[in-house]
Amino acid sequence: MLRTGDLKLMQELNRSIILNTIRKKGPISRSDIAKLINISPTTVTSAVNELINQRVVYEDGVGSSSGGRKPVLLRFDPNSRYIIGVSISNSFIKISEMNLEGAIIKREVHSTHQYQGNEIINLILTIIEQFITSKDNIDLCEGISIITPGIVDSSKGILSYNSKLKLYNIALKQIVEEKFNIQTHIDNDTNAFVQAENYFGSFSQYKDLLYITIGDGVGSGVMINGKTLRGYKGSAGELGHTTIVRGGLKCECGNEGCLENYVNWPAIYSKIVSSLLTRGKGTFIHDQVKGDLSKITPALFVQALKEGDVLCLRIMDEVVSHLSTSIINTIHLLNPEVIILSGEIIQDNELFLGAIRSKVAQGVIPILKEEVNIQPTSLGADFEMLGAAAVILQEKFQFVFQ
Amino acid sequence: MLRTGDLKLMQELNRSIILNTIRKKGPISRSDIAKLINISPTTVTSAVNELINQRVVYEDGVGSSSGGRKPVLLRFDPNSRYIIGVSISNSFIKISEMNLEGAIIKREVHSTHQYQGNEIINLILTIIEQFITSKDNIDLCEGISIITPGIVDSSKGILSYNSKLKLYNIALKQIVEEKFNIQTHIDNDTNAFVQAENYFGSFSQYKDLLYITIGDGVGSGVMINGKTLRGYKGSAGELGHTTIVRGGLKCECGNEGCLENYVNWPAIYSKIVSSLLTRGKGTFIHDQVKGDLSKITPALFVQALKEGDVLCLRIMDEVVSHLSTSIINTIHLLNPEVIILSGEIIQDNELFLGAIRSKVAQGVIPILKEEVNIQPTSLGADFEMLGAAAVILQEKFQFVFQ
DNA sequence: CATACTTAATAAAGACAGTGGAAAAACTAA
DNA sequence: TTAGTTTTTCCACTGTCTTTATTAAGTATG
Repeated sequence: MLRTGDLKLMQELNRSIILNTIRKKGPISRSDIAKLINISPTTVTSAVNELINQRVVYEDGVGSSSGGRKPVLLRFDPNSRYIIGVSISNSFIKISEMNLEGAIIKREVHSTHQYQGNEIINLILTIIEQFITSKDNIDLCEGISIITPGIVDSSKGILSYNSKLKLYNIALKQIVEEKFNIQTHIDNDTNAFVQAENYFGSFSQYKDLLYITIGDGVGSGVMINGKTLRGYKGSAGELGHTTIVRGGLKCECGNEGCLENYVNWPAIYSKIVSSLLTRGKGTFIHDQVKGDLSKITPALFVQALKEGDVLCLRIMDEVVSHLSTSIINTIHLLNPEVIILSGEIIQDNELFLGAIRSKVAQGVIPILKEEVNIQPTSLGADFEMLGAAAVILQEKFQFVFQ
Repeated sequence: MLRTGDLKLMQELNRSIILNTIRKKGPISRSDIAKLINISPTTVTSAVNELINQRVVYEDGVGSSSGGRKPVLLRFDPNSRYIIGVSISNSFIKISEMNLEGAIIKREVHSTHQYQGNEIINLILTIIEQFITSKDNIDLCEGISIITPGIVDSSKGILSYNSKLKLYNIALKQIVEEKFNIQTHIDNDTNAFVQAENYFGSFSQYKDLLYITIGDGVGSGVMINGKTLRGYKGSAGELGHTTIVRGGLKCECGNEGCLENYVNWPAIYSKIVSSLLTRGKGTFIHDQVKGDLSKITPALFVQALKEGDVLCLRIMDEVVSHLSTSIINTIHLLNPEVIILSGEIIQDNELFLGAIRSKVAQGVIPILKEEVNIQPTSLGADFEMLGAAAVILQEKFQFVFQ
């Protein structure tokens, strides 16, 4: 139900704004906060006192004077509390303790042992239990954040659908919360990644983002007006299952000509293999592989492109052509401020980015041409953990009314 | 900039909630409002006093007693103020005075005289001037709302792009506000229609809507989380210019295989014509047209479908096939709660709706099949004016913090 | 180095919106 | 007529923000 206004709401709102100001603009003085957000210095003082009491903010020296008393500088303390992030993928369960800036304090990686269904759930619970039993400061845990591929209804905390792990309609949030008595959040992985790009990455100035990751499939996350788009039942963002070829390949999702069937590593891999078999003698990739197909990796593909391997360049053009169709469609439908690409074949691959940029620019409505902004991911190797952290921190630090 | 919390914000918020409660739930007593929104009766009394002072709410008799004092019933007064709506299309400029429920009090329709560019702007200004000069209660005007096809940056009040009328980067909001000194809002027409479906129509319980209108082109509007999606520069919602046929027809937008080229009335019309020329003897539509091509109208097309005309049925199937590709893509990307179709060929056309529903159900990810909800527009003939009203009323009655 | 001027932070007083309890108003039921 | 109920309002109170000092801690300058 709608929240009505009372003094408590007022205070919560102001404290949240002040804390976020310190977090984003710190080190900053009380006086500067007051000027910046246009609030009385008195209010800042009392709010900061409370935040210091909660150990989430601390005083850190003084700034330089501009003709009067030196300002006391305030900083956000990212180590005042911690988060537990859990990333479930098809082969691994990663778990880590992070501070409030997403810095990893402790981490573990476990195999899924190809478990499925209930076994996976039990495995997750065991892993979490072992991870936290040693901790004596469990009261400082801000929450557990679990991310997974598939369809997740994050508001209800239900993992609705993950076909690879055979998980259907699991009330995972409830299960974890009841077992460990720690606030838990569950979300789709790509939704988490787009949040992380916005929260931790170099895209914090944008509010409308499209994130596309290319791996075994094509995943995507959409942020609109600063909020991750979840759709009616939490299944928004399935760009990989939008049709780009009418009457095209039948997809296991039931649809036809889905982007995912044309743009993913297995598709690229098999194109390379079949090209190598039919021709390609003398090309860079042919010389590198020397008949050992296991040497064909995304990294080698990227390297081949850099070496000007015509065979791989041709394959890249096909991929670019398909992907750009989807990107253009999404621009026309949503017009995001930035489109972020990730995945091994995009990693360190300016050639691919340049090709996508020019292909998209060709097809987009002319008035939008100047605005198209396609960038590689700004998250590093720990993007999964950053994703988990981002969804929980976003929730903690973003004051919401409804 | 972010708004901080003070007593004024608190009061504004509560008054807005109370007014909306009366508007939506009225007639309702002060006491029931207090219970419904969980606020103290005292606060309701003082807020209602102010709203009655502003004439936006009035007392309307008493309700029945449930064992004590009879409640005084409060109603929203839709006639306390009025709105001026202006709809600009390729051939007509419609202007009307509406009350706060979108009921039309006075209306005019003007031809655009095929004017373009500056001439159109001057014509609009003249039409508005003549429409309001006679009014002596201009202080009761809540605002002017202008809607138009094309790309509109509604936050800046700029009409960025309307190729048919040759309007580019017109600061229309500013122009109108400076001339008439009345708060003015400008928005894209389909964005306004989706708002109207949500505000006036039968889709008020939904917060994620996709609106598609089929006419000379394909227009669309997207509402996410109760807010119209405008995109970075106000050009979101161009579903008509998303590719559904790779390597398909070159579109004037620069893209290829755009939905709009396969699904619109001119395309259907020319298919009917060419079918009639090659075959079709003895079919319903052939007998009705009798060689007079001007008799081929959307209404006749719909009638022919009802009569089981095989020629038209085949054309419908093609249209349905193309349209459903786009709808499936949008469901997978955005997963709206409801998809609303409008346009003459959808009007009173259950056959078409049924065909779309079953085609979409076939292609959509199985887990979403049950959730797909495709409905015809709930707005009547005055949808343009309702659209104009909706955008301005939404702004007035929806309390926003940022 | 004393004095005047700045700037930062805090304290005290004041303003004001919402709350809770009491009272008034208006009704029902017996 | 009386007791009980429901609606509405009045009034004192609470609590948060703001304004207006006040204190603290600096700089600039003759």
